[in-house]
Amino acid sequence: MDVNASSPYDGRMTVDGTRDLEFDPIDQARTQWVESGWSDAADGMAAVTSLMRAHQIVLARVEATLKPLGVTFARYEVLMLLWFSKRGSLPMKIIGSRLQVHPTSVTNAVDRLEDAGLVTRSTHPEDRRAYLIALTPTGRELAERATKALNAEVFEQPGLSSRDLRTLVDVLTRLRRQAGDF
Amino acid sequence: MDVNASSPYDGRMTVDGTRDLEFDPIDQARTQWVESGWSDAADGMAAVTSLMRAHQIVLARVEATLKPLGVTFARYEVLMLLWFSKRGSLPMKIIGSRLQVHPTSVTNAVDRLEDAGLVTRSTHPEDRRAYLIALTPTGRELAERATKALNAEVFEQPGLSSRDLRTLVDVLTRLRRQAGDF
DNA sequence: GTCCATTAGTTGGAAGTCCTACTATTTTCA
DNA sequence: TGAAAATAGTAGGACTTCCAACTAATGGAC
Repeated sequence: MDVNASSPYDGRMTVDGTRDLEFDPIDQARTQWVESGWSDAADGMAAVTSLMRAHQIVLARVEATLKPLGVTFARYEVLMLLWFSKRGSLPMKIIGSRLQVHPTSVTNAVDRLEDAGLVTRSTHPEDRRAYLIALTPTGRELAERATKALNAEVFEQPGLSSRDLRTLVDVLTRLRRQAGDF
Repeated sequence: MDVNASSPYDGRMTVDGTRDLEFDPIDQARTQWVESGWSDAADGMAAVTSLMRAHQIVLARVEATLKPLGVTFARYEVLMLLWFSKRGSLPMKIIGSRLQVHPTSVTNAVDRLEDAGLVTRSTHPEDRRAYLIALTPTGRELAERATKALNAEVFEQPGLSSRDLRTLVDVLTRLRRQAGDF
């Protein structure tokens, strides 16, 4: 992530002689958009760019938390979907539609989870094209440990007030609904 | 993206006989978090998951808009950074620190932009370890066309009200600042 | 002045995403 | 019922990100 990147070409001098960004780069970009005559697009640009950067920050925190457990966020999401499923197993297709990812991404994640002994593939009893993916005991235990870690290190310390947290979820829910997400 | 994923295993019947998600999967997950005794983490989980999904949606729109022009968003960001720079050129290091990405990501993007004839690498006159990256006329023209396209197709139609847009930027700015972004 | 630590950038590898194209089933309907 | 269309999943490729390890050049300390 290179958060501490610095250089003499931009930014201000800090107390210890290092340099740091003085202004918010996204706000600077927004200003440049307005100055270029693109005022109508400035807020949208700022929102999209903020979203990209916030995603990067949060994902990095999540991945750092999961790394010691040997899973990635993509695979963790699959584990939790299975964890919460009634029968304890789901077809690949359902996993993909719930997580809203491409079928090949599901294949990829399940391959790795299977290699790690966390899930099993078995043929669907009613559709021989499909597989049922199920948690192994190891997978179930890892899902639990990973959730404890994420809850403690990220979800309970998200870097936002409770109020901001709810506002964020509300706004993004509208964005997702508008995009046809549910 | 498989937005229209559907299946008999979940969701409701819609008018035309297809099926669709009836409930917001993120809200469902939030409920499951609370029911599992993880109330303190539920809002954080919902926020993080919403952010991931919103990012995916928005990035897909941006990439779809840029695709006809032959650039990706990662490369577009580099072009715009150069576009707005005073001298018209920047060292790799600065590009990385402004975009907050790993040096190897900059190398990757600049390699491809250079191959496409959109930027040039020249050695830094005062530091022979460094390169100065500059827009070519073609690169400048493409940056302009790409911005026009993004403004019209994404930034001016972000799928949120002006009010929500500003709220989103405000909340994400606090998140970014809290993470030490600027 | 010379040596060593730091810095700029690249290479190679792992992992995620998506897309296109493909196989193997299932379903539709004429 | 039998051919065509739709569906589930996989293979290979392009692209992004990051990390670890590396080269080359700069600059500070003695």
